Amino acid sequence: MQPALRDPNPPLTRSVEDYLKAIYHLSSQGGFAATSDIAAMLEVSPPSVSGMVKRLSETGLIEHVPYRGVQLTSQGRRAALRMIRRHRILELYLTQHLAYDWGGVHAEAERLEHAVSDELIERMASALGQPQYDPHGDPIPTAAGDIEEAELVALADARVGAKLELRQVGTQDAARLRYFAEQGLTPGVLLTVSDRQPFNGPTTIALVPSGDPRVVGRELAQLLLCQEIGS
Amino acid sequence: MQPALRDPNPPLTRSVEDYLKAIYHLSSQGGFAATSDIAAMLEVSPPSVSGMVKRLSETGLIEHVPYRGVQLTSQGRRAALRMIRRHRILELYLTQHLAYDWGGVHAEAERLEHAVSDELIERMASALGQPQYDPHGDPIPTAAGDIEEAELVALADARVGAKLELRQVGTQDAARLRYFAEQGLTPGVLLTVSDRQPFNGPTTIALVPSGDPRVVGRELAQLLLCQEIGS
DNA sequence: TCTCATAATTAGTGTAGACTAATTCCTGGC
DNA sequence: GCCAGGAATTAGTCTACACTAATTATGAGA
Repeated sequence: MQPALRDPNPPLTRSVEDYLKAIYHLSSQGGFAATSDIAAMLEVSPPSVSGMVKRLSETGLIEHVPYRGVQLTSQGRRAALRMIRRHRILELYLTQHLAYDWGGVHAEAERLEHAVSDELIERMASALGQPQYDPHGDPIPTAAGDIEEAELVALADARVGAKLELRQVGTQDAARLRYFAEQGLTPGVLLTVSDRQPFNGPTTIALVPSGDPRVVGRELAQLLLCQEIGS
Repeated sequence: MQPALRDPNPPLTRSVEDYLKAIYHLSSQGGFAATSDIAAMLEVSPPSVSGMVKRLSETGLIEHVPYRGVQLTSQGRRAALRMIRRHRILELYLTQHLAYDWGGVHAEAERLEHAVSDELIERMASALGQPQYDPHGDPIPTAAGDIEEAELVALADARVGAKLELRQVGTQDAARLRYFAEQGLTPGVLLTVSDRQPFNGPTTIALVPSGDPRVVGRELAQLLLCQEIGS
């Protein structure tokens, strides 16, 4: 018998899945993810990233332009979106059904997303009623791999007078997340922008429908990603 | 700065956790688990087991008597029971809350048990009301690491006339599990032994309280582990 | 256009854990 | 008491993935 050919379609390892997710997030804005940014996001050394990048481009999951950066291929993008779906459904399930708090689910989901089966994810999705957004307001990709690309503005950049729906909170920092929750600033809330101080000053908003005012400093206002409400 | 000493208490790896569980199961009857039995249970080669055994005994999780076998130390036993608690709570949670069927949970729990946090396990245990038995009727160790050691007889060995509670089903084979479920033979049911044919023949039982009869061949009767009911 | 700081890559190691092939130990049967 | 066959172990490889140290490419400013 021959010495067993390598499996042409091995399942992805944990590491590979993490790299793909990181690259997805980093290249969602600009076209390329830089080696050093990937290294920082995953807390590994840049040479480790170079090594993994080589392996991933050999297996066709990413496109590598030396000294420039990497991009996902459509195959890589599919795999990344699958992980993101898993992550977001897990976060939602844990908060809704097991009383996890908004700030504490991330680490748990981060480990589970590599271990759950597709079947379990779909059962959770059913139990949740096929949700479209996770607890942070981020859109959940469909099982087929489609994801809604929302046009979001940071609160810090929204025009005074605009009516907005808070859609995403752009941080995983537990302290900031808790603070936002205390202030009633969770995804889904409606608000209007009532004022902004000059020279990078704070933004004042009014919650809808209560009318309660909130003053949000620039740093935090940049984390609150909102969608403008038509009419 | 010094070249960073090795972490004296590294978290256990997936493999290590699997070996400890296997050794626990294999040594629960006789005192020692044999290399080849561990290899068969984990589907790895005997030399792989030898290698792992060396590492595990160096870290104090097992006791190795060369050419004899291995036993868990109290530290190893604690770690093994922790995994078994995780596994059994996961199986129960998946069947109760996510509509998994009795035969299909094992593989899912097998992967998840390595990824969940202690916190999640305890939340699931709470959601289940601090259960004592898993869907197969196996006792769930406590968080402190205690486990009930039941005195169980295989149905095949029970004396005619005995009144029994079915407590465990000693297989993970999905087809057999499904068959037992169809026959109403699930953990918790009560039954009396009405007859046994000689020469390793089948055992006839009556379900309690319905009185429905069942005839169980020897092979299957050995898998049905029962506890004798007093009085 | 040249230079230099920074980013990226290569070179070389280490560890966990699997494998096959070769060897050694134990024990049951004669 | 010896010996064969099976169980266990050692020897030697391989892969994935991390690391540090050394090297090279890139692009911004003088």
